[in-house]
Order: sequence, then structure tokens, then C-alpha cells
Amino acid sequence: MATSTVENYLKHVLLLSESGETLVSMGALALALDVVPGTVTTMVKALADEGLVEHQPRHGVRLTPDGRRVALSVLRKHRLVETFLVNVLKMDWSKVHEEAEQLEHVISDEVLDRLDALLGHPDTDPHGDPIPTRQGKLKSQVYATLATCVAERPLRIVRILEQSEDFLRYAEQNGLLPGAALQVTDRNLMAGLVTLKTDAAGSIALSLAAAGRILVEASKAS
Amino acid sequence: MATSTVENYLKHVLLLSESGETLVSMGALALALDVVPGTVTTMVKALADEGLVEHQPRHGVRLTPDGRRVALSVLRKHRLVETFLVNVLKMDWSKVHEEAEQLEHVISDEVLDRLDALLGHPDTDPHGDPIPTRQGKLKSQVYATLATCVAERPLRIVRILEQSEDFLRYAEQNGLLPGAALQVTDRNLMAGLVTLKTDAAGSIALSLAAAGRILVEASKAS
DNA sequence: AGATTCTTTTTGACTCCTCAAAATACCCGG
DNA sequence: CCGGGTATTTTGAGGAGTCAAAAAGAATCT
Ligand SMILES: [Mn+2]
Ligand SMILES: [Mn+2]
Ligand SMILES: [Mn+2]
Ligand SMILES: [Mn+2]
Repeated sequence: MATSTVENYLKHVLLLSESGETLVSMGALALALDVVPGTVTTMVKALADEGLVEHQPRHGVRLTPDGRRVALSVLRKHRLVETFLVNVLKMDWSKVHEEAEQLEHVISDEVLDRLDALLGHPDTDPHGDPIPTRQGKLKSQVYATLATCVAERPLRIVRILEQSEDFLRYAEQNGLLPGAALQVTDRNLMAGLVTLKTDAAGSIALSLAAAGRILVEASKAS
Repeated sequence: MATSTVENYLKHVLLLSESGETLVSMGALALALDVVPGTVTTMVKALADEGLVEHQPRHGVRLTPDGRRVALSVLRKHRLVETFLVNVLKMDWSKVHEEAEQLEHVISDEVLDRLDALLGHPDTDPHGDPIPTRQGKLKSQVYATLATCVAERPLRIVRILEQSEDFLRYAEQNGLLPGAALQVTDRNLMAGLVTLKTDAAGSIALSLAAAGRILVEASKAS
């Protein structure tokens, strides 16, 4: 019943509130959805009328329980589809986001369940993003990033917070995939540079900004 | 670039002209698309302006080469998706048409190619409908139907010309699937009844209308 | 032919989503 | 406390697709 547009608005409210304030600004939404701010204001008012969001004029917007339900369902579809495209169809992980952006709106619950089963009920997608459960639980753990973690310790990548094709392609070429083992060998805050050593591809330098997009955890006993 | 709506219009013009006149009436299109005839007239004029169809006012509409290209591409997506849903996800063949109706508009060419490969480049979908090739060739062979074929001869079902859920579910329950072997044991034109004997499910009676939807060919040497 | 019926086209209106540009409210430094 | 700058909201308009109802055209029957 919710149109693709509505689903996209709700999904992005969820995404933006996951990674930041509980109140999402019109500007941030406009940027994420690639529309002008006036459009967002208008749509948000409509969504509020339908009880999908709570709008605090001039301050921001927040999902209602109903809106959150929809958003989580769309996000689940998005991430399961991405997983399918990479794991089954062997598509490049840098390209699946775009595809999933469309498919998330036309996958029925039945197809979703079967995909989920086919994939073995994964709990993260190819980028390490957690997949909401059927029941609407979203495990969003807090991890260190390559910009903030302790240096000189064995780490494993758990998630890449980025969906731009270029970044992902670059990351893949340098072995920076979820599951990869590496450690930070140097961090120069003045230069804004982080140097890593991966098991697979040797030594790499990243900007702090880029490093901040890569989530890691301490490597458990090998 | 073509919207889902445009794609649906073009696909149905193709479908309707496959199975009948070369000129498709507004009324037939309205029925197929589940909109009111005035809407079709309006849309058809717009499509004609874009060079996708040729409109002969008061008589009907026909695809241009451009329109046919689009229609075939949508149809290829539709039928490959149906095949995927049945063969890989093991969905009920009576339900896949509805799903494909949406998915056909959001499958990229890249995903399509990979699906095609995964499925082993099938040339018909689960209902026996021919899948247009990548190059846009659509093999549409003329077959006899259970209402018109010779009786008392071994036959094999090649195609079911029907996508209604109820009909397909019923057909499946009686073993009337593409590939099934059977023969016509009696045909009573007065009563409008055809009686069959299938290898799998024994003796069944069908209305002439229903029998006309089931395409068959003479069974080759067993 | 004349009247009746069916199909197609036209007209006017509506929903959904969007933008450009103007108006408004808010925040922050001086 | 005032002036600018920034974010948000409002306003007016337009594209895409649809319907209801009226008008027009064709075909069919008597
Ligand atoms: Mn989307
Ligand atoms: Mn992802
Ligand atoms: Mn469709
Ligand atoms: Mn089919």
C-alpha cells in the first residue's frame, strides 16, 4: 500500500536516525533522497497525517512505531536482496546497492522468505550491514572504526558504512571486505592519514574520513 | 526511461497482437490493463507521440519497431523471472505471474543476464510461454489445443495460455503441466465438454473454453 | 433509411510527487 | 539586542496517470 516514495522516505529516516540524532532534519533527508528541502517538508507532513512519522516543525522528524515497521521491512528487503545478488548471482558488491534500491519495493513477503531461506538466514549483508529480522529487530552494534581503534592490534573488518560504487570498488581491490584481517600500523592525525597492513594486500594508506567508514573489531584468537 | 506504466501498455499491445489481430483495440487494452477506455485512448496518444506505437484513431494500435523492442525486453524479463521463481525459489506456478508483473519493471539487464545463465538459458517459462531472446526474437509457434486436436492420439502439453491463479492451481492438481502426457478420449461439442486421460491423474473433463487454453503437440516416440 | 447499441474520444477533475522561488523562523556572533 | 546567514516552510505550478461522464462515431438491426 505504501508507495515506493513513501517507503524510501521512511527507510531513510530510519537510516539517518540510526547513525546520529533521533530527530532527522529536513535537510539531511533532502540530501539522502535527492530532492529539494521543500519537497521533504511537504511529504513529511503527508506522512505525519498518515501516522507514519512524528513531525516537530522546524526541528525534525522521527518514525512512529507504524513507520518504523514499514522502514524495517523495506530495509530487510534491501539487504536480503543485496545478499542474494552477491552470493547467488555473483554480482559485484559495488553495484548491488543500486539494484536493491528498486527491488526493495517490489519483493513480496513470500519471495522474501524464500530468498532468506535460500541464503541460509544471513544476519548481515555483503557490506556487513545487519539485516532486520522478520520480527523487526535490528541489531545495530557499536564498533570502532579504523580511524578510532587501537593501533598495532590484529583486527577484523565487520562492516563498511558506505554504498558509493567507487569507494566499494576501491575497497575490494585492496582486500578491505568484511571478514578481512588487518591492523593499523600508523595514524597521523596531522596529515589525516591512516596506514594499514592487511593480510591479503599488504600496506595501504587511507584518509581519516575513509577510515572512519570502516568498522572493525578485535580479532578473536586465530 | 520508460515508466512501468508505459512498459505495461507496450507489453500488452504485444501480447494482444500475438494472439489475434495485428491491430489492438482500445477496449481490449483497457480490459487487459484494468483501466477505463478513456485512459487508454489518452495514453495511446502519448505513446504515439513518443514513437512507440502507431495509432489509427477509431481502429486500434500497433507497435512501432521501437515499441516492440521495449515490449520484448519487458516480456523477456517477465518470463525469466517467472522461471526463476518456480525453478529456483520453488514457488507455486500459479502465483508467479503476479510477482513477475512487478519485478519485470525493475530488473536490470545485468541481473537479467545472470538470471538467464543461472537458469541455463531456458527458452520457455513454467507455463510453456516462449522467452524472447536477448536479441528480441520471439518464437511463437502455432499449436493445436485440447479443443481442436485429433482425439485418441498420444499428446504432450506444451503450453498453458492462462495466468489466472485459480485455473493454474486446478491444472496443476490434475497434472496438466507442460510436458505432461495425455490423450483426448472424447469431445462432445453439444455439451461443450472434452474428456481426457492423463498418464498421471487419470480421467478428467474440461469445458471447451478451458481446453482451448491448453496447447498440445503429438507425442514423439516414447 | 432510421433508430438503437457499442466503442472510442473528449473534457474536466483529481492524486501523487516534484521543483523554483519567495516568505518565514531560527541561531549565532558582535 | 540586532543583523546576517542558514534551515525550513509556504506558495504556485507542472508532469504522469487515472476516472466519471458527456460527446462523437460506427456498426447493427428492423
Ligand atoms: Mn528504494
Ligand atoms: Mn548494504
Ligand atoms: Mn507489469
Ligand atoms: Mn508465464
